[in-house]
Amino acid sequence: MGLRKSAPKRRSGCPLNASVEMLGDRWSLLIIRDMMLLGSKTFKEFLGSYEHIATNILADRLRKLEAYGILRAKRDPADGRKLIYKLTPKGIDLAPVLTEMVLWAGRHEKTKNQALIRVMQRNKQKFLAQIRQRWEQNKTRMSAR
Amino acid sequence: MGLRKSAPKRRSGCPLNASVEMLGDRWSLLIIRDMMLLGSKTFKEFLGSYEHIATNILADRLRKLEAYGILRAKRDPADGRKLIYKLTPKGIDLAPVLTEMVLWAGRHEKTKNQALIRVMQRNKQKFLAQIRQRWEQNKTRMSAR
DNA sequence: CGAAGTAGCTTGCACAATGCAAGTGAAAAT
DNA sequence: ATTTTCACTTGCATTGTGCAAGCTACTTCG
Repeated sequence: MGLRKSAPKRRSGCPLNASVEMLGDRWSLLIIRDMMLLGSKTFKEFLGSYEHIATNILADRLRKLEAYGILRAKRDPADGRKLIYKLTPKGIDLAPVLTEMVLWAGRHEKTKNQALIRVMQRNKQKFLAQIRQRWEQNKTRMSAR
Repeated sequence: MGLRKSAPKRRSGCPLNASVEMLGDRWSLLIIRDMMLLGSKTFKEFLGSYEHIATNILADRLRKLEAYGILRAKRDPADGRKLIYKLTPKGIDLAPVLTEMVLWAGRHEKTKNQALIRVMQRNKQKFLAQIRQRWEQNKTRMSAR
């Protein structure tokens, strides 16, 4: 264990490849979705998701996403066992990517959550602004829900 | 090998999960990038990409992407050895997803191809329209380049 | 025509990633 | 003090990935 290698060495300098190397697996984007849309912020909350990620995979992905600067973990001052995970500016900036992926699937696959898809379709900019606004609120005070 | 199971069974009905199950790996989106931006259309051309995909992985991904309806393979009438791979409407419709992933990496990572990023930033809609236009041209006649 | 080359794979095998169940240690609740 | 909760870690079986080599159908060259 211990320190990471300083430069993990990319396969190429292509920006799409950079995104794929950080996000191209079966779990990372779902974790980010839960943080962005459901407001999940603890290990337990991520485990509660529909897709049932294994604990070792979740721990690994949270570590990697933190190393990439997409999220940050802080100890909960009210409960010393808990870690609070929060999206960084880089993380919340993935909202357009997630949105386009949801819209694409909505156009070409039979999926649930048609209500969300419709909200995104009707006014994408407004939707993205709301996501960002909610995230900024949680910077100062705890979740409104 | 034989027939695929009729329904591969999704982990959840979430539209993002559908996208992740089809595209969430280290190669699929890069193959689609090569088709969309470089006009790659044969096995050989895909192998020539910077990231050096292995032949067995490439064959597997092309098969899966075809099964998902993202691309289609046709025998080249001029050379019976060649297969010509083409994006379907569902495939070309991934352009906004790729674009947002490129833009995100461009904003937060040091990458090459800044020229492409600048074109996308200046006028996203125009860029997307051009991608689609080039794809529609290739429907009737061969690549302009 | 036959020999050589090309395109698109498949196979074998080593290694890495994933998934499940069970266990651990620190903090909190009772 | 004991039990419960939280965030993991460990062990192990299964699955996916990556490399090198081989294979087969088709084309080209002489």
